[in-house]
Amino acid sequence: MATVLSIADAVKQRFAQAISIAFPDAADSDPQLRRSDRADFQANGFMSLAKPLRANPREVAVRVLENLAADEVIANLEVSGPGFINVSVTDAAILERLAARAADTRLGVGSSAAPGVTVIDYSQPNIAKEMHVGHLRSTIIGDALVRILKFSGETVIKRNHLGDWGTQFGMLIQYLLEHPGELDEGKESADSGPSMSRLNRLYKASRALFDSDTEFANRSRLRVVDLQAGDEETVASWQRMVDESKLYFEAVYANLDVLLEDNDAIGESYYNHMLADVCADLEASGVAVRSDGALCVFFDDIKGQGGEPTPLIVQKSDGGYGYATTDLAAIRDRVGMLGANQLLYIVDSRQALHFQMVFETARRADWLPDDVRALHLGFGTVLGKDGKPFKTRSGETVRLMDLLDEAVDRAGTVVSEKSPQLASEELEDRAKQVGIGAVKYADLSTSRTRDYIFDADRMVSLNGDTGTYLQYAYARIQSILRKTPEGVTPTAHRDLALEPAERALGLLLDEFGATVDLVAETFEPHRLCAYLHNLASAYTTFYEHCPVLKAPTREVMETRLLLCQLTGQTLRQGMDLLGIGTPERL
RNA sequence: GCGCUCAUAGCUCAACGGAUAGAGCACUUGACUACGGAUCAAGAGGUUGCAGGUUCGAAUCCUGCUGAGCGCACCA
Repeated sequence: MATVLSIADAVKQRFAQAISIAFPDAADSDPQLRRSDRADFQANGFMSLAKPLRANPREVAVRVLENLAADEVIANLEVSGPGFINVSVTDAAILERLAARAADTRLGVGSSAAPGVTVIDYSQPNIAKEMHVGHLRSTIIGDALVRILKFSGETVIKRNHLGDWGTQFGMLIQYLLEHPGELDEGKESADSGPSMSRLNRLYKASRALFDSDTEFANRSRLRVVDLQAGDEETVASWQRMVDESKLYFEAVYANLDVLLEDNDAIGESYYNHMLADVCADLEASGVAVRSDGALCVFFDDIKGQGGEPTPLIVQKSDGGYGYATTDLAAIRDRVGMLGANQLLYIVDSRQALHFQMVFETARRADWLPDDVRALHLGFGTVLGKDGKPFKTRSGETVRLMDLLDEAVDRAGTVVSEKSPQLASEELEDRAKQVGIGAVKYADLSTSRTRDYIFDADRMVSLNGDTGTYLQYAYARIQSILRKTPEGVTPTAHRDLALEPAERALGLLLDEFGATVDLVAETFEPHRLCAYLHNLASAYTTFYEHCPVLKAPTREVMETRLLLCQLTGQTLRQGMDLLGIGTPERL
């Protein structure tokens, strides 16, 4: 593994040196180097540098430029406009990096100099309940961030904070104990798989009985107490539902092709035995106080409707605990036991106030020291085409499995039209990669914070700015590489003059590492999507203008093959960081 | 009432305070015995919700307004 210094960084180094010579007092001033449509790069930093010096920006740029010269990287420099410096780079610098990146398993991308430990909390389905569209974004975004942070060198601990505890389980357990055969095999209809089908039936049956039979409802409430107390029979019954649900979750995760495993599933129940201690500590330290019988934490700047302060309730007046307490226990555990210095929560934006209060409470309790970062990475609500929360025609929440099945079905139709000779097994595999990839790309390519319109037609569309377009570009590259003539090796010939389409592609390939770094810092996967789409577009332009296998000379052919190869490697690596598959053929 | 998020092409969305605000879809026009056309090239489409302010420079930062979504005491 060899880290490759990007052209942008090489140019920045030269600018930094030139600035420190020309303006020693402003030696660390940022040259603000950006890509440009007037040259390869433009440096914007001299207008702002001129301000405190009370100097003319163009003259500042000229003085910096006097300390720069063309060399093996820089081909040409010119001052332009109010004080920009336009920079062109040499073809040799591009070619040299292409070769170095293609030869490296990480494409020459370095790891973080100071990696930390990140705990990332995402997906969070509820036991005995069907997963729906609301879980889709959390799972997909979380999965992509896990992959990206790992790649950047971070130690990543995944946490699937299952909703596996609470009063609703009294009803389910009571029903299961009274109807011991309810979760047995053989009585299910195949909709979301047998596990979920059995749980659905149990849920509906117990709910119906709970609503119609007050005696059963009372028994259910008592059952909650047994569960809290750890009664053996009750816990065994609860465990059975948890196990059954996990089978279903694992099926969904396998279908979605995400990294979550059974080990990552640390549900609310895991923290149950810590809750009393958490509350005792908060009360003893004075962070929390009693109010109307509940144990509460108050905040100066958080007020409710009547101007009354809105507290975080860590213990209800009946002695029970809510999810705030569980979240606090989890923070204490993740920082204290797991050694995390960064906590990420991939949760619906509507929970913003909750996390604000939880984080502030944890800070006051000293469970969250200043050097540990805690971030709620919220995301928008999933809406239907009408702009309203996504529902089926009958008004029910849409099941995640149905969504994925639909995407895969449509992808399968198109794949089979294009490749009718495929064996059904292979067709199924490709349809899955295309369909799931389309769903993920549609979700990840839009910025996280906004509401998200779920448009199945657009998302599964195989044209345009979609995951399929990227997969197609990748497959075409592989097709060319397979046809490489005997004895020809992809090689960057340094002395070749590059055509515009080749330069554009080469410069873009050199930016992959910076893009990944940016996403790892900002937690914004859509920037990686945009990069990959640009890359695929640049490739198709290159592909149209620069014949590869019919190239005029052997050197040109080998160089273009290397461009193809590195584009393929970069697409595959980038899509892998998004959790999107890259089939060799579509 | 207070708070959070948002408002950009007909639609769905981008744009780390930099020069002429970009993609995709849809639309118009070109290129097909094709290194896989699931493609490419070109065109048209904009007072960045409104009004001020800061700045050499604002879609971006600040203030106000309008409009939308969401959240505000024992559900999670």
